[in-house]
Amino acid sequence: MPELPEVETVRSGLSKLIPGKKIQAVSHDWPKSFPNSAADVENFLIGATISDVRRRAKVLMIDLDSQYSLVIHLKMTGQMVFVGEQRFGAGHPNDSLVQDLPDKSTRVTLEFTDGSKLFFNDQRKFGWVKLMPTIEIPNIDFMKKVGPEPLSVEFTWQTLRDRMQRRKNSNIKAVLLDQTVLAGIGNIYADEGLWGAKIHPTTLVRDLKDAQIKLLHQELQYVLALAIEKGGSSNHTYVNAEGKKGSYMDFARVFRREKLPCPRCGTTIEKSKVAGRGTHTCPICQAH
DNA sequence: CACTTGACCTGTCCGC
DNA sequence: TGCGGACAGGTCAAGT
Repeated sequence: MPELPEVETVRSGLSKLIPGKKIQAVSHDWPKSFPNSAADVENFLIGATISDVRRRAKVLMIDLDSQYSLVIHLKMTGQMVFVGEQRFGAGHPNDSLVQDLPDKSTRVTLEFTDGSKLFFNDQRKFGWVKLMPTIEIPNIDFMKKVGPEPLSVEFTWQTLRDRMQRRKNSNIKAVLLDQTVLAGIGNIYADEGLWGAKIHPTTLVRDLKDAQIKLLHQELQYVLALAIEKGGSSNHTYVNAEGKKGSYMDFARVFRREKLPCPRCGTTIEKSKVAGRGTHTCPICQAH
């Protein structure tokens, strides 16, 4: 899925496109993707106007003037794509989208009163769009437990060090992926940040020196900010709110670069499995 | 509690 | 060409 930079790219795109739009109709084809009662939909979604688009960790929130919000998790393959202009068909020079919508991955369609539409697409059906009172969002278990935003001013290297201590017997990669330690890191930016800090993903947290944690903190902020600037990373499933791909993968140093040279030392990058996830490392730069 | 593994889904790729 | 298995940017419920 989209990690923090991808979700932030979607948020910023949507925030320019949908506030002020009034919802006229909604359709959905998979209950787990849209687990909301017909009564709530009728009373708090249909006829409501979008007031704001926010993000916390990897969660998107579309606030409505009904005091309800759509809380959205894209998980592995979710997309939020807005279609507002006349369609010419994917691939047509006048069409910016890379896909025709809706398609077989479309789970939820919101139709606005001006005829524009917002599609929630999700090939693997792990993601969801939940309608709930805006004021209840902070009470969701995930929101109560999730760690600090890594690009916030209060996220210092000491904060990272202290929050990781609870999991000092785990490997650093598993801990970076733990959303209760810090928010928003996933498989791509864990690998990229660890390469930047020259730390092997299987290193136990208890063995990390302060200098390494300080560098890791700096590298995580660097890759996340760079990725946001580049519009996120794209595989075949990720697109932004306008249906366009991000370009961070052009800048990736290790992620999905197995068998290619390390940009720092030229050694062939290896792929292994750490914390149950495909993991990319330079065996020299990130030696134990 | 901390930690690991499997489950949730569909689609694609790779080896036989 | 078909088939089986591994794998894909996440999280949660179980198990030890």
